Amino acid sequence: MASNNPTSPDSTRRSERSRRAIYDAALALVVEIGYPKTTIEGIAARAGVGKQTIYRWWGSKADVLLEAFLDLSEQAARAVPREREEGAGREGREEQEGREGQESQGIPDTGDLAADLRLVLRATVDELRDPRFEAPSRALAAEGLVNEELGRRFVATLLEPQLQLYVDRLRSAQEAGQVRPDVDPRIALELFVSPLAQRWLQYTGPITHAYTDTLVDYALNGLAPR
Amino acid sequence: MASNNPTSPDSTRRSERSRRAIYDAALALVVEIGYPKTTIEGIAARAGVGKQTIYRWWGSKADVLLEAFLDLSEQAARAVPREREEGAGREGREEQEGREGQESQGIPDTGDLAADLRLVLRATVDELRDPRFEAPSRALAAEGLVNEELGRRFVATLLEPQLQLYVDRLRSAQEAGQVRPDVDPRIALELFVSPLAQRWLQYTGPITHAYTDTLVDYALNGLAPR
Amino acid sequence: MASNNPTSPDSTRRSERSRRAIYDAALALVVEIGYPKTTIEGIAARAGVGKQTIYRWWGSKADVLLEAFLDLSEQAARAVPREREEGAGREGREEQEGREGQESQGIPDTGDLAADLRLVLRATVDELRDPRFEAPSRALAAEGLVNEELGRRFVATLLEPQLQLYVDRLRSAQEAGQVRPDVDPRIALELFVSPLAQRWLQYTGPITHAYTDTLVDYALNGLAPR
Amino acid sequence: MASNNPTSPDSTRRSERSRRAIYDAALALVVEIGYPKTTIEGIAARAGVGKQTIYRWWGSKADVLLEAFLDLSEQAARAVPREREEGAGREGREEQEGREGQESQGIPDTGDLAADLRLVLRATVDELRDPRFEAPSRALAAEGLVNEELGRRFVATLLEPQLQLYVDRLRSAQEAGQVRPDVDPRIALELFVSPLAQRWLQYTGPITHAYTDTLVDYALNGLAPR
DNA sequence: GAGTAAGCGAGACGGTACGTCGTGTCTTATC
DNA sequence: GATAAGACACGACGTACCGTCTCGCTTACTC
Repeated sequence: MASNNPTSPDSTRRSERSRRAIYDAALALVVEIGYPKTTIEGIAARAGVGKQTIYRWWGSKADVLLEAFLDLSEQAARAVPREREEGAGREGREEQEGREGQESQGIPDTGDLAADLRLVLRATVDELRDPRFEAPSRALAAEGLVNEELGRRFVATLLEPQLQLYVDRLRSAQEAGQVRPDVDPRIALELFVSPLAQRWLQYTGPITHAYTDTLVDYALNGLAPR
Repeated sequence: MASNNPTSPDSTRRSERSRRAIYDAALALVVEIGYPKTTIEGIAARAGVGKQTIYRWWGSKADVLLEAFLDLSEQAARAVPREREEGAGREGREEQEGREGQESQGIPDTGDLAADLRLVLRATVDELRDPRFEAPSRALAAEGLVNEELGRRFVATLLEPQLQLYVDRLRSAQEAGQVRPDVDPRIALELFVSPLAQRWLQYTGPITHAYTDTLVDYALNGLAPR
Repeated sequence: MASNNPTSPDSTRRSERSRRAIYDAALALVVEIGYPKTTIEGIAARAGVGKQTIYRWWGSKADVLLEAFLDLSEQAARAVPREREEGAGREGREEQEGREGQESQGIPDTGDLAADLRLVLRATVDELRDPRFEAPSRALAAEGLVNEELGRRFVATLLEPQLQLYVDRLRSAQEAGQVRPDVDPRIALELFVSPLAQRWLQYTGPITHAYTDTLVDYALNGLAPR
Repeated sequence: MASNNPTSPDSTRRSERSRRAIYDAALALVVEIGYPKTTIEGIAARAGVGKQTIYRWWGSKADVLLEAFLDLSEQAARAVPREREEGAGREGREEQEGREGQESQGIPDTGDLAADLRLVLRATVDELRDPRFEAPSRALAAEGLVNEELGRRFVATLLEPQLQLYVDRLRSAQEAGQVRPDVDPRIALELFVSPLAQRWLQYTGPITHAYTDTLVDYALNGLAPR
């Protein structure tokens, strides 16, 4: 994603140790001092790494953070299946899978669309409060607003895969007759996802379980009286 | 909003000329070279103003831009009523008022909620493409994501007043029986406003009149079959 | 000294109060924080005076300080005669007049040139240690090194009048046959005055009564054996 | 002399090129526009160097100038012996060595103290008129008056070595019976050096060969009649 | 198993912008 | 009309990072 320039460095000789240290430093700094005060020099110093090692492999601090956050997400995702296996057979299964990494695990399909959405959105609300997750995503989102190239990459690699899970679930609901057949799932999901995203990103309102429940209700049943 | 610090400067002595020049320079630079490359030194130089004059009255470049954009919006709003009077009596009235400053003018109330919303959202779509408007709002939104204090000010002074117009229109529709009486208008409006906002800000999808029409349909009638 | 510009201000309306306050502030600041950190703004603030009042009457902070110091010297000189009258008739007369302001009072003439010079130089040594005197003179001397116009004014108004006293005393000694008749007193005085000045100004050596006594000896009797 | 701060930079990596360019720029600016108008930014710009490169290695513009001038003196001193060899055997030898760098070359010892001193002081008078030499020394002297630390460094590194040459010559004269055995050479030299220094630095009188000849006469033979 | 070339840590470098301070000019209101 | 107050355009301050560069050092891969 960031290499393969003309005279690109030889990635087979790349130091795994440094890469990990850079990821860790970048994420930690964004959490601790915020994105604007996080500098490449600061990341290098904290990672115990030369600046050039960063410039060799990435093009900007946003690039570094995007990869670092991607890596964090993958780690988290890889961690969940194990939990799921370990926890198999016991009560509260959905609760469990909701809490962390539900995104890449798919949305539960109990046959009751409204219930499934409420569950997933409640889990998302909880997740949005984890600063280890919040600080970097806000930072990347902010950078993306003003830097279209990065913004599109952020959406493509992080956001869209999540949204696809909603598309799948909605399509399944459509087959089950719970959603109008003429509805485009990619648009439909925005009715509940975007309001939550906006409230979170722009502080336009409080984020609670009640709120997301309401969103699901309004979106499924419509604002107009039946 | 930005003065009244301890030992604050005497605002009666303030140079109106400089303030205007700073607003103009800030907006122009954000449009021309982008927010990150816009610097306080650059604004000062372009405005023909000393740096200290900026630091005396504002705390950061985001502060400057927020006020400048606010001022721009007010100017635009003040310009519309005149246009409306001049254009009174002719066809395409709504088109006209939709194009610019429809926000502060209130949402039309023809009795047909769906039609009114479609109209307003189409006008918004058009407006979002004006770079004089787009560049500063993206910049402020981006800054607000990562700087909560500014984010809240951005929302309170720029966003919320716009949203209130939707609240009013939805309440009127409720009274007319076109919206479920148990619906909270402040949440309801997010069903169509937030998706549009997200697509625009985060490049998560194309923005067209067809898209906003669809949003209105889904939101009013719901995703579930009737 | 610094006024009478083209459109010079009307000095009859000048505020005596402000002038005194400016002198006091300038001298105090030079003593307390040093000449380089003394600023016109600082002087104005401390004197409770507008900056323009300083710029109206003086051309630079060196100008202010020069006048302030001149004023201080005159005050000191005016104070001594009174002391002398009060102390008339008692022993230790020379001691007394040596301590302060001996400069403008003339050099004692007891008939013994060597003794008189030793006395006066010892008194000067003592005076050089008073910080109220040292700080401003160093400052003015320093400024004068690098600003010829001010340097010459400094010499003409402050230094040369002092040196003239030595010229007078040496001439008197010449008449008494204690100094070679072919000697130019204006040059001769430099043999003991300049070494002391240089040691003081440039920290090239310690300044003691023994040192000045030695200077007088070497200067009068010569370095070569008799 | 100016490095070895806490967390000092690695002087082995220092750019010789930049150092030379900074010396040249500093000296040139002091000559061209004067010391007070010489700024660190100006030096950096003229040297084609980042400001930080100056701040990394020096603490102030006076520091820079002191080192630059020291370097210039050493260069000059290194240049003279070659000239002397080249010029060996021809007339006007002393004239030659007097003109430049006589200081570090030692004072001639022809056996005639008066003649040797007259020669050296005349050469010094000539040298004091070279603006490449005058501007920086005045500047450093001025700074030293008001900044004791720098003043002492100026004296120790530049002035005192010169004075030591006089001490040596006077001691030799003492051994030859041309100077009173009880005379302290370090003080004695001030009788002719300090007057010249003061006239030069403070514009207290004209500087000519006749003047320095007179100083030598007065100092050696004394003011009192024999 | 020696030679070589790349990545690496470190950090100096030429720059740009920061936010602050002081300059000298100007304007306003007060006396 | 001089004054206290202080806003203003300007320019330098000393600092922080930028992105590039050069220096040994270590670590593979090649011969």
